[in-house]
Amino acid sequence: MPKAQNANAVVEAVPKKTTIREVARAAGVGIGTISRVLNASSQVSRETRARVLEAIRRLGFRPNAQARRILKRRSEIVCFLLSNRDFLHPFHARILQGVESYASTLKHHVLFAVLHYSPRITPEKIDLPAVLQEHGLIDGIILAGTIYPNLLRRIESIRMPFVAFSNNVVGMDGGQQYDQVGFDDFNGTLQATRYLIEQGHRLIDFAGDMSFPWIQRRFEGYRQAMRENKLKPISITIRNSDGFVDFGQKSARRILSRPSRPSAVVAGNDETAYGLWLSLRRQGLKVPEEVSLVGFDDREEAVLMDPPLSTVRVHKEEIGETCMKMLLERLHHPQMAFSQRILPTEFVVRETVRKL
Amino acid sequence: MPKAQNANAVVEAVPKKTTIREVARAAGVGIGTISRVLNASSQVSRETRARVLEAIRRLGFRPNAQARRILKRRSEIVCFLLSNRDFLHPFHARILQGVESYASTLKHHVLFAVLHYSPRITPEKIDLPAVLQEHGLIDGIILAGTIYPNLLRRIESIRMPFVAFSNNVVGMDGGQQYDQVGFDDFNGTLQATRYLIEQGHRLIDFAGDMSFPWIQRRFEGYRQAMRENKLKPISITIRNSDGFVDFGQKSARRILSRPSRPSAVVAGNDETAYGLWLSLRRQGLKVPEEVSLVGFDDREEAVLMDPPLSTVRVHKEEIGETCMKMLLERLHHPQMAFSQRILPTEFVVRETVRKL
DNA sequence: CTGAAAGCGCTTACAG
DNA sequence: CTGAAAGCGCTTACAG
Repeated sequence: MPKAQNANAVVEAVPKKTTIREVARAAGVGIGTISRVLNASSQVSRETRARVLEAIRRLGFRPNAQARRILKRRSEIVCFLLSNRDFLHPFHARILQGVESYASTLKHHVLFAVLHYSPRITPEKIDLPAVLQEHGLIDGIILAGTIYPNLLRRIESIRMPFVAFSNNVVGMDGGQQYDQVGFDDFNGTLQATRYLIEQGHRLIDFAGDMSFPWIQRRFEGYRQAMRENKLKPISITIRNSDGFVDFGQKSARRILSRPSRPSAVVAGNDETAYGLWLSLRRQGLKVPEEVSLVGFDDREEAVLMDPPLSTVRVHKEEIGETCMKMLLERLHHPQMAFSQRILPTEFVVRETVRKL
Repeated sequence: MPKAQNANAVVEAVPKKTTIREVARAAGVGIGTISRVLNASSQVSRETRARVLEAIRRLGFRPNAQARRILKRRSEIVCFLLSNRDFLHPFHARILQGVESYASTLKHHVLFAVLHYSPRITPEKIDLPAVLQEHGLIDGIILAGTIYPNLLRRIESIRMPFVAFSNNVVGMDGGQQYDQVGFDDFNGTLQATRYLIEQGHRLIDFAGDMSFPWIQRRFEGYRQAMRENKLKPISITIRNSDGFVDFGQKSARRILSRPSRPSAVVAGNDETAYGLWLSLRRQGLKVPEEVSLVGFDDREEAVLMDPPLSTVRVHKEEIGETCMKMLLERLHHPQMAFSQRILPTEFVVRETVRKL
């Protein structure tokens, strides 16, 4: 195709190779001046600037970002580190989006990295992604996914500023010193359960896998609501469930095998709620006519369920945004005291709760 | 907390500040030697290397990645650009994971960027993310999301190597010259439909929003299977649907309003299949007893449906991996002819098809 | 306002 | 094997 060849030949010098020195020569000025117009520096005469701009355009020059960064002592790149998730769960995907969205408004960039590690090995044994082993490429880290104490130790050891999305932190004693952003598990179920009670429910079970600390916190919210209304909290325990959906399905069977059936169930999360719903439906029990149901997380699928699931909404993008914001503060004020932000959740009424 | 203060004071020099020159002085060698042991260069005596390593360890030195990259003329960072998706759809999230996973095995990094643009503006008007405007930070681009011709033009204009995930390319005439990776829409529905026919189905409808070219291709696969069996292809047309799920729901109503009901429906994707399933169930029609159903994409939810959805599996991680692989080839062989890879899909039999 | 020079933190021939 | 020097592509005081 000689035509395509010609088209290529017409093209101006490949930008990659044009350097600031060539532009300087073409414009008949020093390299410092080029740099000054590039950085919109104050003092450059109108005509010099015009001449430089023209040369830049003509040569298709784009400054080398790495070279600038090394002088700036800051890369304006942060690493979003997703740990121990087999695939990018929609929940975390949206946090990532939130991070990126806020970062880009500030001309910052987000590097995506993944880490798989065992909670049981010593911190030094954790093999961090290459980007965290070098220095200069990224300014800081946003830690998402499931976070065990050994990972936290490991990250601290590389002395890189970081902010953790803390809801999935497992096995910490609470007195931790690091920047963190989370959402309010406790108040989420507290609100949801209060709503059920307002609707006239009295026999309300909680179904959630409490081996996860965040589910445990949700249980506490449920328990609080029950207690303040002098109701008896009942938690369904399932051993050996295969994931949250399965936990829900097994919970439904457990409920049905009991003599007295609850009029409502608070699920530890939407997946468990889905499992409950599936299994109840199979046994011929209608939601909400015979059993009311609320979830937690407000995943995309919640609104698609039939009927749409009443659940606790978590603002995922806002979490990401807040993480990024906090990391930036940390970068600008390294000595600042550690802070923790708990973002509010919101109970969303849809159609899985019946008024008694 | 004087204790914490002390703990901090004990800490060795902050790595950020340690430079190769200080290490050289500490080890009593030239900076070139430090660089050589850093790069595992051949000729450094055992004892010199040991001394250097010790100094590096003692000072907590980590080389500045930016400085290395500028010399290497390659950043080993690629940009995953997600265009026109409001949130990171699980499908694309898994492609991203595939990209990252393959990249990390080769010590490459992935920068995540998002772009929103109108298909109708001219290419020059598309405001690319900052990372694509500079040069030197990334080596190339993996283009995902919905890709219209103007975006393709725009990307070409910045003369940065790229590979496109091509299934969501819209409005191209086919004769495009760029590297692309896709999966086989046509053969996916071809197989799915053949399977239905093998199971004894004769009246099979297709329900999918053909304003999307990829759904159109899936329709063609369905049509091919129908034709080779002398069956009449019937496509359900819905105007003004509000998303794929809604399209499915409206399709179900359409089907039920007709005198002769199909025994099976091929859906344009899993979401449409879900909509069909929801609506059929509400009308009291059981899947698969009264209507068989197949989807496309094999989203996470497909296996959770009740009964689990028979659908066409797409290997998302493999798509990402292949994109990354192809981009790397392009980087190493800039003059290489453009290539296109179509990855096979796979029909997964679950429980939504009844044998007639 | 602008040029020449020094410098960022590295790598890599060039000598020895 | 190793040091001293030149150089990557920029930015930024320092003079004038």
